[in-house]
Amino acid sequence: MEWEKGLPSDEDLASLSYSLVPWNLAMAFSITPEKSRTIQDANRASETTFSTSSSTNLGVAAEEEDRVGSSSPGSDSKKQKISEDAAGVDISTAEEGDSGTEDLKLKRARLVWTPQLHKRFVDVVAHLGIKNAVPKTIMQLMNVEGLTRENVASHLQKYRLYLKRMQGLTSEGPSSSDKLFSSTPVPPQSFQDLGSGQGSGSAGHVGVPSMMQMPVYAHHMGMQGHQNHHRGSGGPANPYMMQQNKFGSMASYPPVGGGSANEN
DNA sequence: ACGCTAATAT
DNA sequence: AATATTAGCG
Repeated sequence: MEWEKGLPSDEDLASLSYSLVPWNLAMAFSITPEKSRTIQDANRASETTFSTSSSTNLGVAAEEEDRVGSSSPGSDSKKQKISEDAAGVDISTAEEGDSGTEDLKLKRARLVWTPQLHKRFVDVVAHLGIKNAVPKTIMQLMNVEGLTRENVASHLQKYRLYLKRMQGLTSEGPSSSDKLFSSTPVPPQSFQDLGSGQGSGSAGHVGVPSMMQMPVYAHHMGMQGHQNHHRGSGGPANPYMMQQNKFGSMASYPPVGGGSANEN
């Protein structure tokens, strides 16, 4: 449709995955290829189209209460034409209460797993192999600012369930749900060691079920997301930088060093 | 402290 | 429906 053209092509996004330098190795040489990407890298892929919840909004959804009288109709103010905004991003840590935008420590807004973010996740998981793909490590390697171990753990849990549920139905199309997941190629080794209790008969081995690649992008047509206000005072809890990752042939991307998006 | 699963909460 | 949080265990 319309919005699709604003998005990076599949290949564009795909390029990121391959050719990772053995992380520990990279570390040994103290190469610091990239700064942590903000959750935004992902989101702002499409802007030429909508400004509603997804475009301008970075990956995070803030809880908002727009109780402004009852003038809901005005929703047409902006249409297309939105193109800047780039820098105005903010992860809008849920405000409320007092000091609002305090740094770390306040509850972060719910993380939104955009296709890009998810892809990064999958890439990392794939490169780690089933053994090392644990929340902490994944989180570190993804190097996404503000991403917490819990975020990853939660997503990982779902992801695993998804993979598990996929097996045995080698020829089934993904249910309309699982959009996010079904949109990503299955890392060859992701499973193989999963619970497997399910198999009726053929529990022997796993043959990567090649699932279809639906165009899938999570759009909620519902008008739900709202725009962000900005707190005039202090900036949100994290430094933002957004950048469209344009690595045509980068050789590695591990975080390492300066980054420090999250700590404990 | 971490990780995992299942259940439950928001 | 998507995420987060918690419980209970290894």
